[in-house]
Amino acid sequence: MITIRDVAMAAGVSVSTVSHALSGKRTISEATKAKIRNAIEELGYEPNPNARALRGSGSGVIGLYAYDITESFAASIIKGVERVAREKNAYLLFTSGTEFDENLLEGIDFLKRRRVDGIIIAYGIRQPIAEDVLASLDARVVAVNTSGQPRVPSVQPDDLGGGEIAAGLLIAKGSTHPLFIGGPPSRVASADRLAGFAKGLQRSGIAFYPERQVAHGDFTPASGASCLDLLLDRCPDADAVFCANDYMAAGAINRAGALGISIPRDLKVIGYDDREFAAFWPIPITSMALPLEEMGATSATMLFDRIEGREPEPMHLVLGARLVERAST
Amino acid sequence: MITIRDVAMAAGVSVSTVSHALSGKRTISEATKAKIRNAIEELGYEPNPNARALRGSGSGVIGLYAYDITESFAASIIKGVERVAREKNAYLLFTSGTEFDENLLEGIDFLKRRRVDGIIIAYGIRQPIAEDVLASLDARVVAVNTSGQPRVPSVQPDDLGGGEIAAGLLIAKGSTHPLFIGGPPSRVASADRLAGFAKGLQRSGIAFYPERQVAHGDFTPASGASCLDLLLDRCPDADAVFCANDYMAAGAINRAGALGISIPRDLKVIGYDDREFAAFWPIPITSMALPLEEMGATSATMLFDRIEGREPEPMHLVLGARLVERAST
DNA sequence: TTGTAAGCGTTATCAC
DNA sequence: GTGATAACGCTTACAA
Repeated sequence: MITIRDVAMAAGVSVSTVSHALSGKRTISEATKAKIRNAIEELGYEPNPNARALRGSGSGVIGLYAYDITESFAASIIKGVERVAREKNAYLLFTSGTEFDENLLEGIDFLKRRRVDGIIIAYGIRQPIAEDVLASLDARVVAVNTSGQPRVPSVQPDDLGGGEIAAGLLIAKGSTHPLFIGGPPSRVASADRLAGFAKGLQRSGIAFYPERQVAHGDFTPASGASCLDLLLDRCPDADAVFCANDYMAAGAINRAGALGISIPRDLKVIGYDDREFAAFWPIPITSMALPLEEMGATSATMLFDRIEGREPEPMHLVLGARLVERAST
Repeated sequence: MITIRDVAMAAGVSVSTVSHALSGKRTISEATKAKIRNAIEELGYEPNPNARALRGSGSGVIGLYAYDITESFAASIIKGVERVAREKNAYLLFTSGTEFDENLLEGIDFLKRRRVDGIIIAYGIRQPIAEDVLASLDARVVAVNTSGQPRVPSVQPDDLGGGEIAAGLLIAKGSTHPLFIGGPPSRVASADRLAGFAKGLQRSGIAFYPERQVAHGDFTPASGASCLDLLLDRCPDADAVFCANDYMAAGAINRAGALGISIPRDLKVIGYDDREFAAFWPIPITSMALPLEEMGATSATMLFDRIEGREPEPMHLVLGARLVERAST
């Protein structure tokens, strides 16, 4: 292993000169700079990050806790995080919740033990940060997919706005009796998407009676199908359905097909999340794409702000969803 | 920051005693052990991993290079790797190819600079390790999803065996005129699946003429559809089709539906990879599930073998695929 | 069974 | 502009 001393020897200067040449923290004559560059090149010197971290000034590693990497959302978020980390020349230490039985506190602790410079917590489903977790977090943490809470900077998708956009599209397509198929009412994303949808309809003066036109499934295709049955029973004159995710939209489309309902002529369907399969479903599904990579990248930027002593501005960022129109509408 | 010295002070012993108590590398009296435990507990001491890494004996971090984390295969492989890493109390430094313009050499270098104890390379699509890469790799590397090459331990899925299983299933279901829709012929996975399929058919004495019964798409749903058209044209009496991946199977099923062909009655369809959507496709798709998590876990085990100075046994592991039967057959 | 002390490779504080 | 040198927190001979 080749060290800074070797470089100093080869260049005929002292270690401190080499160190300073590397960091640029003091003025070095062009001549010595060149000698040092040559020596480094020749020897193939690479500074030892462990020694650097030991001496002080951060380790150049950030920790990422993702609830379930297997969930495709996590992957896209990580991709965004990594992009920014690369720009900052930082490394990404990865941990997933599944390995800690979803015990976030323990996972965070694991990362802290490694002396990471900061931590990004990517929640699998939108939720507030638990009290005990909140208490244990210090300044170098950013949360993704949570609600804006004091102290911890956060990035979240604009589910409310997404719902509104969906409403706008259906209205533009001529719908006057739209339905909504949601996930469990307790799920923030589903609730927000519904709220935005209702708001969008109201603004255009479209009547919307949640007690009749809304049903709640469990985000699975099967529940999308059964909810559609239920709703069509209650509202035979329905002409569109907004589903809180693509799985339920897929199920609803299947069901409609089985019932002989023509899509999009008789029923327009719009999903959410823009899952991969939406693009090539037998009837390709119009959907709302989440700004996942952007969420990851933004959270990383915020984290580096904090690491470098700046306050992220704003502290809580809400990123818009993007409408992807396909055959189902 | 609380150090080993603080613990030593508090416990009234020397630092080396504390160090040895922690590592268990020499016998310490129960009494002092207890004192040390108490001090650690009380002070909340956590050993500094950077100092440890600096002094010697590994950093406790392994690097994982995945071509594209956004590809769902990568996520499952990572999950397997992480499980084993946790058992070994090691950390995972993550890097994806997309951040290095798929320049594997550069990505590997990035990880090496961080002084990781070892590296797992997870290829996105099955391929041999490039010559230049091979040359740059040292002993502490394991490759996933490649072919068995000397020097570098590897883990790969048994695409050949998977093809045979697919043939066996179709035969069991009474097929006598099966078709094959492959990806680009140059793709190892597709070629192996076809070879296994042909082998399985031959063993049961089913006639199979590749020049007529095989078509090559590009792994997309659209190509699955067009290949089916082509093949049905050539073989109107076909009663089954094995597709080299689920995307093409999905496209083929769509197309068959449009042509009024009843699945599975008139045409049995089997895909490969067991993608998420296969389970809830309008006609759920029979598929071959890849042993992804197992591949990840095994590669990690092999890597730790090497790190700890043992030779992995065997050097090249081929893991079987699992048949998942659904409505399409 | 325990303690002393010499590094590991850097950076930063002095001094020149 | 440049050099010594003392830390950083830990492990591990070597002594006792």
